[in-house]
Amino acid sequence: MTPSRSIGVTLPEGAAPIIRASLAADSLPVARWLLNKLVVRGSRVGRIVEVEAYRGENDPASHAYRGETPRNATMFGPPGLLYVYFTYGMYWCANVVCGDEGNARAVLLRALAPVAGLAEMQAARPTARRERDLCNGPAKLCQALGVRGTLDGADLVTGDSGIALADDGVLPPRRPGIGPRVGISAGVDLAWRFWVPGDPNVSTTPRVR
DNA sequence: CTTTGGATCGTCT
DNA sequence: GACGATCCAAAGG
Repeated sequence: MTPSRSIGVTLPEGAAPIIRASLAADSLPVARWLLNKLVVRGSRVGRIVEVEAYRGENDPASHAYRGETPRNATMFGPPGLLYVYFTYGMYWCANVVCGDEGNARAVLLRALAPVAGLAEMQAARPTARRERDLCNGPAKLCQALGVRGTLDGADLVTGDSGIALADDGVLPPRRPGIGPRVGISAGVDLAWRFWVPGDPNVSTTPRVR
């Protein structure tokens, strides 16, 4: 066995770091590729089961549509960064920046399947009654993992800020669920939301059959 | 199960 | 001054 190179978080048994080149592609293929990858945050681990692609300045639903601002600056950075934004006056949401630097492509993490650190997740989300309520929404998973604005710009490849992506060999679904993105008012005709079919942690809002 | 409305504040018009 | 890449509790079926 070749030991994996060490990164800034302790990876679960059998999981390896990801390489940055995996994220240096458009947000549509990267979104599908991210399904079933792991998010590692201290002892808390979740498997990505639902995502949405955003396509920078070409995408009317993207925060980057009207160009770079202090808020969205991380989206314009290199692939592998975490873009964290504050919304509705009280919630944080997290994206994986992908594509080439300056393109502002990103993939919104919409739901995780809890894998480890469930007690910590529950403590961070007292209102969750069932296990599938811990991470079945973009702001819920940030609460469960303790992701806040201080992690905006964190490098998910090196894990230097205490959060990283990892791959334990579970492949993305051959045929993901595909449907329109949630909670947007422009670009609603585009089917840029992807999920792991049948996973109980997929967010329940607008489901396409 | 579904629908509805309130909470709450940074960002950009 | 309006509007969110949301969540939750409450009320109705």
